[in-house]
Amino acid sequence: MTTTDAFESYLAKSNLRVTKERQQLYDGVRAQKGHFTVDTLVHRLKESGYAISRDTVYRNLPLLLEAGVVRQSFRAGRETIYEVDEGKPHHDHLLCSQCGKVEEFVDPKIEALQEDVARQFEFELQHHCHQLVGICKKCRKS
Amino acid sequence: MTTTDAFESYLAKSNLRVTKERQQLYDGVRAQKGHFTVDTLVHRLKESGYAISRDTVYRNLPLLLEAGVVRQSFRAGRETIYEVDEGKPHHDHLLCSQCGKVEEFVDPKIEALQEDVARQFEFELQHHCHQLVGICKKCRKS
DNA sequence: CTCTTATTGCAATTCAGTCTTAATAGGAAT
DNA sequence: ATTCCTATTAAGACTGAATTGCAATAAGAG
Ligand SMILES: [Mn+2]
Ligand SMILES: [Mn+2]
Ligand SMILES: [Zn+2]
Ligand SMILES: [Zn+2]
Repeated sequence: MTTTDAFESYLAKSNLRVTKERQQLYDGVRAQKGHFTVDTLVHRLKESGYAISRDTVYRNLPLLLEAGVVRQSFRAGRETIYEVDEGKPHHDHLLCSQCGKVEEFVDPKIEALQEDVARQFEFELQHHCHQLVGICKKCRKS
Repeated sequence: MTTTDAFESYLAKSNLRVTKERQQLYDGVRAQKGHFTVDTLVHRLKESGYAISRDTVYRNLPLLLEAGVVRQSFRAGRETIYEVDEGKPHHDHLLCSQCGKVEEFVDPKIEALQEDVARQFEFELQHHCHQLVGICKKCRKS
């Protein structure tokens, strides 16, 4: 009983091969809770017995993005932070500059106003990146 | 007649030395129009006869930011984009993913809603970074 | 099973940004 | 003006995320 998962469908559609590494990568990525970097992902994959090289992860990231499996979440320093995309609705982020805490938010009014701005400048909006940076309640008390 | 400029005041206040490099950096930075990267800044400084090393620029950037001379504008790929801060009011950016065109916008309603979101999560908002990415009118026609 | 070629792992490379260090120069004290 | 302390500089080595070249491997069509 082969699992016909979303990623395999995408690979088939794109005439790409279904390799052991890609299957394990798909499984491993979907097991991630919350936000993660490529390096932490590689480590966790190794811990799960999936020995996939860092390069293979990087090379397959564009596919995972395109297939809607992961999403580029935001950037912390020089690193790109990812998160699982499948099923999870769009949202933006609120970061604590002291402890690094990450909160997620969606504001339909902001979303709509962004569309208005794009229309005003005659841009066809593709995506946006919106981060609020501040100090969380806990950090403010110290 | 020594020019008592904003940066020199900041340096004095912070017990930092006024060097030839810092003066030239201040002049050079304020001469920049629009958005720029550290490397283009270094090149332009060199062209203006100011031979300031890349390292000195990087070492003084935190001071220029703190003094309110420059502002971290946004990130394009791996590079950080800067722009002159003095006198220029806050705004966010709209980028064309095809040609790299940059537009600036401010939406008071979005600004206010951001404060609401921060309040809701009990964050004290420090700053935010908001970029809209899309395709500009010109690029859509090709 | 055979053969073509996409995919992999490894090592080398890029690139923005940082760090080390020896030499230089700001500027306070004399 | 001269001395002296130390902040600051330039050059080059270094870092860490991400990319690329290449030889070996394996997917999967025939
Ligand atoms: Mn998220
Ligand atoms: Mn701007
Ligand atoms: Zn915090
Ligand atoms: Zn364009």
